[in-house]
Amino acid sequence: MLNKTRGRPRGNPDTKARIARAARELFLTHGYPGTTLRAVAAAAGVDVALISYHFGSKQGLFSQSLNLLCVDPTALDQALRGNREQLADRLLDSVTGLWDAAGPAQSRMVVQDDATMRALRDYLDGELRLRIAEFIGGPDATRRATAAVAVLGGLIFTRYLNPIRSVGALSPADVRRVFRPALRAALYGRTPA
Amino acid sequence: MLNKTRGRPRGNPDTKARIARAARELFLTHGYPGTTLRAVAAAAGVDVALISYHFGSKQGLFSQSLNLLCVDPTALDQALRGNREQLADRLLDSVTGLWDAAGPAQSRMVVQDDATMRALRDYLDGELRLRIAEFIGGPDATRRATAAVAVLGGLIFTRYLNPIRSVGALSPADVRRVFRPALRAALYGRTPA
DNA sequence: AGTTTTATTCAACACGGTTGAATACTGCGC
DNA sequence: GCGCAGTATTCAACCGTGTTGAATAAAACT
Repeated sequence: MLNKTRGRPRGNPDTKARIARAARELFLTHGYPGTTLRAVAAAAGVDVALISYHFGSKQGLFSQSLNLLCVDPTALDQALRGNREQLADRLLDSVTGLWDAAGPAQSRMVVQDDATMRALRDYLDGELRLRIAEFIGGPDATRRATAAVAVLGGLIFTRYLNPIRSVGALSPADVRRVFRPALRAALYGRTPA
Repeated sequence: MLNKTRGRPRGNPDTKARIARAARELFLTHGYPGTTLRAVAAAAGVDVALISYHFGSKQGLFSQSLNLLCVDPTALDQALRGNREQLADRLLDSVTGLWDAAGPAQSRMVVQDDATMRALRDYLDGELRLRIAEFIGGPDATRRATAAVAVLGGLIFTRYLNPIRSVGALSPADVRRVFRPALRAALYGRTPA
């Protein structure tokens, strides 16, 4: 942006990567609407127009700079292997383990991105639900799996995607404690007295 | 907006209500970011500045024009009055009653924008959670209320906001059946065997 | 009647993302 | 080596956004 002689610079400074890195940082800390292209440009020491040049649009910058992971398949594999008794706890741990590891910042702007939403939806409704149904078995397995997926979706939603304080403030251990009854009820279908 | 002689107009034309009505319509069809204040002003036949004057900010206009609570308030009042035994069912009905009535239009565009998410979050974490906690009482009332709110949030999320097929396809009666165990477990804290 | 309060328009501001032109470097074919 | 297409970069402007201050006219109050 400043005085850096017009035209192409010498050497091969990979500015596109620098922009992406700066953008990632800002998106994570300030969210999508709270991040301005000019701020990204300043952080990368570059003119604003260069962003549009490299990434096309702000949405493009978002998609390309932030390749966000949604679900960790290996954690699920382990969760769906042990005894039925602690299935609920293992499922809860595999959720908190993944998202909490990604840092508390991951959540805010994720909501903006429609592609991410669809990925999450497809995963919940497809693979996760089917595998849970297969694992628990018995009558009404699919119905109970649907309920379980909805509970897990509720956890993800209220803790990470659109975090409400009372849920976001819980420790992973608290998450277990709080969600275990609901998830077990969903999984095993019995209504507690 | 155009030529309508400056200064206060004659009579008592309740323009604030007219603005709110126009805003409601536009917000519902175009979403929050897709609705511009100038468009609202045009639809209401009014100057842009008048909106800031009456509602303070765009967010204020949104909050005040569109009182979208995620739970039907009158239904909630009734739900929080009867016997404890069927509280879960009444809560579920008050959710489906509101959202299913609003039609599938309500959900689509709503998902993207931050303002709606915040409104939803505030409501879930604030009023709803507190009132549920107050109603159920007993030890760990707030913790159980948190769990219950998360389950309801899961229902709203997986059925309306980012609808997954297996949950969206349920009839309201099915919603009861599927979610009752989890919600009751959340409310009463006992883990079913 | 006179003064304050309220409702309204107008004009401008600051800032957002995006675009077109100018410029300087790179990499290629000869 | 030289010329030339392509590419990376800055600059200056555009248009649309939400918001603000001044001007103005009716209403409400004393």
